[in-house]
Amino acid sequence: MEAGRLFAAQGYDRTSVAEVAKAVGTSPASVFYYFEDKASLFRAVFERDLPAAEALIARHVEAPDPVTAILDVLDALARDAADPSASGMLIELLRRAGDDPELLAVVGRTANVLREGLAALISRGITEGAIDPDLDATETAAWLQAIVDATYLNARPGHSPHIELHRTVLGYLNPPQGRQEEPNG
Amino acid sequence: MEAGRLFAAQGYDRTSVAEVAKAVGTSPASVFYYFEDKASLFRAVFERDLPAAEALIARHVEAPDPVTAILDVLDALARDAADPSASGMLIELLRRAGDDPELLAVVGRTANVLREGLAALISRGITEGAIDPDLDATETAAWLQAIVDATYLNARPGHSPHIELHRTVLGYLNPPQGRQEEPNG
DNA sequence: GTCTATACTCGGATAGAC
DNA sequence: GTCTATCCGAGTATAGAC
Repeated sequence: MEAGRLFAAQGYDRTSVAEVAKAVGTSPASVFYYFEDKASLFRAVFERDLPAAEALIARHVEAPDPVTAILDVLDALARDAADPSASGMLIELLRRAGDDPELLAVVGRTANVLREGLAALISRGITEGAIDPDLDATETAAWLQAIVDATYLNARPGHSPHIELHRTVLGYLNPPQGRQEEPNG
Repeated sequence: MEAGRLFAAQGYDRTSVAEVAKAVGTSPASVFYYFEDKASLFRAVFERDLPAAEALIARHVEAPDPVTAILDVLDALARDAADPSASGMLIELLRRAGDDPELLAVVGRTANVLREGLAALISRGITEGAIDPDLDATETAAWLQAIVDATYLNARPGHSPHIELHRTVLGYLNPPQGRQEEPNG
């Protein structure tokens, strides 16, 4: 999707359909033949995220160690955070989601899949004694998603967010004394 | 600043100068008499943030307990995070900063003041043994700022991020075993 | 200093030929 | 299905009266 790069680099409003058409080697009219309007062209960029999110969760939900699985999922979500244009895309997404209810629904579905998957892993971590039982699984999952967003905001070329991300997540999930070796009596 | 509310609610591009003029009870021409162009009108909203940031840091930099001071500063910065329009404003800011170098400079100065203030508190916390000495003060300060920004992006009306924020920061800063009572031999 | 009126540009979307 | 040509609205910024 070439349009995605342009939207990320320049923003939605400052990227004309003519520009996108040119980048793809066609005319504006042809773009409007395939997409109802400019908004739906933008949405298309995010529609591929849902199956990717489902696959990601499916790949980790049965992992032996839930905490490791959580870190792996978050790493995957933060993978693009080193790319500064990915940060631009996140911002455009947040911005457009307020104006385009259909876009909100699209990204909402993806976010729900991720949140529920993470929440399931958190619940299991609590059961196994590796995660503080005082935490609410769903609320915590939402917070971890926000932390991933923070890695995008902190994006600097060449700087990998993995270290901060891991330390942050482990520090947040761990039971008070950092103790995690006693499932139950 | 009435313009700020409109920019926050609708975004920069979707807010016309005519709209701002109407809200203030004047004409577009008068707005352009006081502001060079639309971009400088937007910048004006953020110019007041620098003195506020300086005052905030000055108020806490000498506090007896650096970790408490850090939490207080971050709480102040995250105070508006429950207000969805503040979230909109941050998004517009991030978005516009990429297009307007002068705006980038304006907010850069404010961010630097905050980062340096936080870094000073972190350094002191390390010296006093309350914060993990393996952390780099400046990098950590930048990361904490990113986490605060993330609380804005994740804003839900009525939900204050204080609890998550505190737990996250304490979990991140604490020395490995949660031990913090031995400054040095 | 503030207004009305408007010049000018740009971009989304469409018409209609091929 | 893809093109060229174009309509149309919107919005920044300015001219010039008062």
